[in-house]
Amino acid sequence: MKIGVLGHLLLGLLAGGERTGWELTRDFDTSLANVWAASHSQIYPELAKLEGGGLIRKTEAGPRGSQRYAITETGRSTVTAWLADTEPADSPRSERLARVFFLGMLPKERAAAYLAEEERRHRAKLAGYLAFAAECPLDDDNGIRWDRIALEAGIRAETALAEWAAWAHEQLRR
Amino acid sequence: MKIGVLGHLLLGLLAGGERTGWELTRDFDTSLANVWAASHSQIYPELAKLEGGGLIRKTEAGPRGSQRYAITETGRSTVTAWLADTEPADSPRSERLARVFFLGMLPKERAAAYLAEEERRHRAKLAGYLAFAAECPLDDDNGIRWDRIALEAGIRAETALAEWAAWAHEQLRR
DNA sequence: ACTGACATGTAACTTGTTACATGATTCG
DNA sequence: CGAATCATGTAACAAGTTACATGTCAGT
Repeated sequence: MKIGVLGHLLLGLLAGGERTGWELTRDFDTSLANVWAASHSQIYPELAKLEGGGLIRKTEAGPRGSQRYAITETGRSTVTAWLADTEPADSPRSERLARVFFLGMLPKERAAAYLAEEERRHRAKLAGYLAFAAECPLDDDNGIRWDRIALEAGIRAETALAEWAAWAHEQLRR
Repeated sequence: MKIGVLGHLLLGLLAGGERTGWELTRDFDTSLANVWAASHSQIYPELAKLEGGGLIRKTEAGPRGSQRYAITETGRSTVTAWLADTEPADSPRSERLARVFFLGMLPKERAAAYLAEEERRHRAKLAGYLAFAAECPLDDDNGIRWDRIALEAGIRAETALAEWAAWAHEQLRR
């Protein structure tokens, strides 16, 4: 059975405790939202696949047809092996930055507006991150809060990109 | 005819002058490599599609069966409309950052190694960017070098992320 | 009764990756 | 004449998106 990134991320989440498909969907919509997108229509079939492979198993059924999954030992070793022994791939896909290459095709004011909007977006994202960071300690009883560590990457990247957009806008004026 | 990001980027490149499929493939492998990946097996069929839609047309055939394409007026207005009037989408996909969420599953030395490798990678990328930036002016006869502007975003982001990785590694030690 | 959140799934389609397949030209 | 680079394509598959489809439960 071949598992992709999504499958491994689901295993990682389930390693932190039992969850329903719905809850996993919410996880991808909140904490993981800024690093990996996934919709329920991708998640449910993937869970079925993982279960078929014995990497997770169903536990008790909940209220409205909800189904809880727990990670198995095989699943746990699969995800740790993935983390420890495989290289992460990166295929860069930033439509926003790609568009910048062709901003010369627009009149200057339009290009400037694009950059202004970029700055606004980065600052808005940053504000959101900072608000969350303010009430999220770097570690708790279980040790390091790795989600907080990842969040910090977002904070620093958005800061840098907001400043980049302002700089780029400035270049255009001269 | 529906055109996706790839199609618009091809139009954008062709707006800068005639090119063969091979050359476009190289463009995606060099300048655009860090913002949008595309392989020749995706590019050639897409070119055929764009030609079918009248957005580009074939010009003279070159040496070894190579085929040059030029953008048409329709193509040009399509790409400017895309730039000016449509919102860029971003579906974040950073496997590297996603993995950070689950680093708690590894022994500390392993997690530290992951972060050290992250820092190394960001610094290596940064070094490459800086080398290129050193010989690429911010503008030339045609005005602003937008590829240079985009490159600056890469420089700033990689700098921030290299420092983030060092910081994260530091957190682990305490 | 209705609304909103909870909850799970499938189908059709688009996009992207990997592997296969072929041939021309240049340089040493 | 062999290797590297140039050059174009197809096929099979994997991953991701959008729309469709259905049903439960809690609160008002």
